[in-house]
Amino acid sequence: MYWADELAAAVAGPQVVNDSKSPSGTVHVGSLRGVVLHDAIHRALLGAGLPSRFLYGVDDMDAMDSQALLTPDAVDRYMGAPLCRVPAPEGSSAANYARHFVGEIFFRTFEPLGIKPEFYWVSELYADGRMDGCVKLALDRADRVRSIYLRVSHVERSSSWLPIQVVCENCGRIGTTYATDWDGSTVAYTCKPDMVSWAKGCGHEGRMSPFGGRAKLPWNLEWAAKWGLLGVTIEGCGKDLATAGGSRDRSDAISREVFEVEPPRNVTYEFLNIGGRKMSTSKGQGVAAHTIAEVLPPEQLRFLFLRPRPNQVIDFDPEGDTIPRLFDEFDRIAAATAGREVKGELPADYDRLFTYSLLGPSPDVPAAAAAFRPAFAHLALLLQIPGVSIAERIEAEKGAPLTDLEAAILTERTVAARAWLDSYAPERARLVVRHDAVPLEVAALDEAQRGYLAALSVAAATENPRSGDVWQGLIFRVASESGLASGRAFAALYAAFLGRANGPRAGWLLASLEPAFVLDRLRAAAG
RNA sequence: GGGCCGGUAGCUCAACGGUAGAGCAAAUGACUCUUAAUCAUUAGGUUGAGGGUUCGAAUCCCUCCCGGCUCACCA
Repeated sequence: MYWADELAAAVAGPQVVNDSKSPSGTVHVGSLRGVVLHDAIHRALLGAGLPSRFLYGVDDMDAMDSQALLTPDAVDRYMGAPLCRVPAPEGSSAANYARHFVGEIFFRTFEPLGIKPEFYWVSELYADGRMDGCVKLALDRADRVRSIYLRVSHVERSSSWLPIQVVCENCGRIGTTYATDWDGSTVAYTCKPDMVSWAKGCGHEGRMSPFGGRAKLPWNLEWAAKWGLLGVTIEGCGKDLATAGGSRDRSDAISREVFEVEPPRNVTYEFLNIGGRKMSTSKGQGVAAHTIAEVLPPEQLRFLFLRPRPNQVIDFDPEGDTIPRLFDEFDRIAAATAGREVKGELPADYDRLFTYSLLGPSPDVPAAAAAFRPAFAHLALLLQIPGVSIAERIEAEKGAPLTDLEAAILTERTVAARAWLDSYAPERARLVVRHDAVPLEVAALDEAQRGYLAALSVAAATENPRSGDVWQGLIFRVASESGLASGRAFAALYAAFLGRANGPRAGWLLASLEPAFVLDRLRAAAG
């Protein structure tokens, strides 16, 4: 059974699927895996007849900790402040930085994937008092929290430490404050200049109430608090958090022992590596989510994440054959889902995989499966031949007019193929007509092939072919008259014009070039 | 040091207790119209190593070896 369906079959009753993101980091391709995975789980639950909600929380009470996201003059003022209180970048109409982030990142990368969770803002949970109960419980049971940190993670907190981060009343920072002495309604705190390396506290000392948005729980407690508050039953996390004694273990223990709520079912998911190496945001080429999204349309991107089981590493190398193969595999599975016979073995539950790769919530699977999809590599080739009408060619290959859906797929693929040719496509996928000089590869042609090129130049000079199909007919006729196998005739032409052993349909290629150049080149290559 | 994933044909991977398989690459052949195409045929393997469980192990258990990621400060 497909992994998401298996999960859905293992639970009963109404479900709440939750995912969240701190809006301080950039979204790279790897972080899309979590969202796609939660979306698939949500759809699997609905498909199994279970009521399900899909929530997505924005952790906008987190401290701004990335200088790169701020203008230099804002760094001093806002590093360490809650993201919901950092102004949006210049030119943005968003109310604050966190809102800007969601508008920019979420709507651009998640929404095209057909993912539409119910949003909530963690800052609002605090501001409207819904978190107050958990805040009080955490402070009342601070000793228990400390002992969990020690037992689960071997992290020793000072006996004065409290599980709360207050917003400094003087400078507004949250990342720099240290709170002590909970008296049941207020805590004492200091805004320390040296609390963290990335922000400088103002030195203010005071005493304040931690309720109603004036403070936030530390990460592990906040996570656990959200589970209870929102009734979360399923929430996966990346393997960085799921490690033994790590964040997830800590939050699970806090949920059980401090808030007395059973934590949600976990689905640990592996990362996405680029070419066998981890993605490096700092070195970052081809790493940002939008970069990959340019080359992979939404359905193929979902497919990439949904094909392996969650706990398997995905090694995605955008160079080489990876991208065309991904399209081919998708198309093969679409064909199989439509009931057509396909070559090779199919993954288990390929039809479920295909369904979840389509954009939700309830796609027309039979229509999508039956749709005609031009092979990606073939399309990329056609795109490089001047004067070819893509739509006409593809329609001719299908043998019937394209439906609206098919036309949309073609447009989407055309855009992706262009982006691929501009970025990741290997040299052998790129066609360059060698206008300046006869390619070196011509030297490898034999006498028969040279003779063929000469004969073709003579025939072309007298018959003056203009259109692709007339050229194509001539190419075959002269080959036949010369007693040369057509495959070798084509190889000679590709060598003469492209310096390659193969290429696009030669007739159309020659028809797209200057007639005088074609004749010159045929003669020159014939020797 | 802890955790997770992986090691199967030249390459990418499938099979997850029941005769080791596919795609690509390779070799050979076919082709007068999709040429990164299609079709046919061939070759290619002590499933990282060693033990154990089983009628039967790539698959389950144990011990190693190798590779990758990740955690141990913060979120």
